[in-house]
Amino acid sequence: MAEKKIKRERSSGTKTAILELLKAQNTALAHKDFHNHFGNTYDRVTIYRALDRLVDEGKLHRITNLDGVIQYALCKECESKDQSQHNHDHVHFSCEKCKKTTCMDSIAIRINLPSGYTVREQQILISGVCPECNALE
Amino acid sequence: MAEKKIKRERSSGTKTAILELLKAQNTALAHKDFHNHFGNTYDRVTIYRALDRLVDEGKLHRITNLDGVIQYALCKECESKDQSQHNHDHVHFSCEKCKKTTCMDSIAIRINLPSGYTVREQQILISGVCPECNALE
DNA sequence: TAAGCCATTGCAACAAAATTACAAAAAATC
DNA sequence: GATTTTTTGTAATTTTGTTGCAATGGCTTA
Repeated sequence: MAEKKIKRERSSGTKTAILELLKAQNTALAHKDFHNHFGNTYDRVTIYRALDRLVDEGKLHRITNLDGVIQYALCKECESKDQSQHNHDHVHFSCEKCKKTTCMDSIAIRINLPSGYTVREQQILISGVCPECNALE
Repeated sequence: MAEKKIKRERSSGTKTAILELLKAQNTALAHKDFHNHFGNTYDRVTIYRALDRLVDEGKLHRITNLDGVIQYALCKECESKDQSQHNHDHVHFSCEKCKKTTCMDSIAIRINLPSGYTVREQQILISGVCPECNALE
């Protein structure tokens, strides 16, 4: 049985930089994006690790894009202290043109599976063209 | 506008081997799985390319797992000649324990987005524990 | 059936993305 | 301020995916 290692949460430059960048943009970002932004300030490996920790701490959630690139988005509903409330049933949208991935918090769906299945996590990703890019045509 | 290159479809050892392995197992498989199975018979690169072609030909579809690993599954409803019928609205399930990813063809959902959005592709992935693994407890 | 076209394959080289180990620096606690 | 534990940087390594090129082989057509 894999025991979850309890780590004390600690502030760090990398983590705050990541969170602030995500608050400034309002799209999900990939490791590469963070690396481009402050690759001179923080090491690649450091960014990987900080992202992992932020996910563990429940501050970020992962979105896996269709091409397999993992992006990180702020948890909003997740601010709630109650971890049992913590879920990511909302839909994610990924625009083919501007490449931005966003959380559609207003659209949350819970899919029911036949009995026998235990559901732990669900991810709905829709790709297409976002309203902004559609308007540019 | 990027014109789709028309390639004539042709039979090949790699492609038939891939399709047969997928029919034998009934789970989706990743490049690594194929490589493990017949890595001595077919080159790594050849497998990559054969998988791409099978997707182009509409015989396989891609499933992106939560960890970013892309898996390939047989298209069933897709046997239909009518390409406009070709869709992958069904739900995918990925088991945390046995690591198998399966298509749940019986559960198909079409999510509607607010006007302004163009939907091109949708992927629903649920991870948890499958009935077989749950029964083993 | 032979000729020719073009998809497929293997190999080698390359590029990109992710992981690990270890030692040094920084935060939090006492 | 000293101790503890997390965080960080560096370097090395592994894994994953891509590209170019020459050779092979499936398919069509003459």
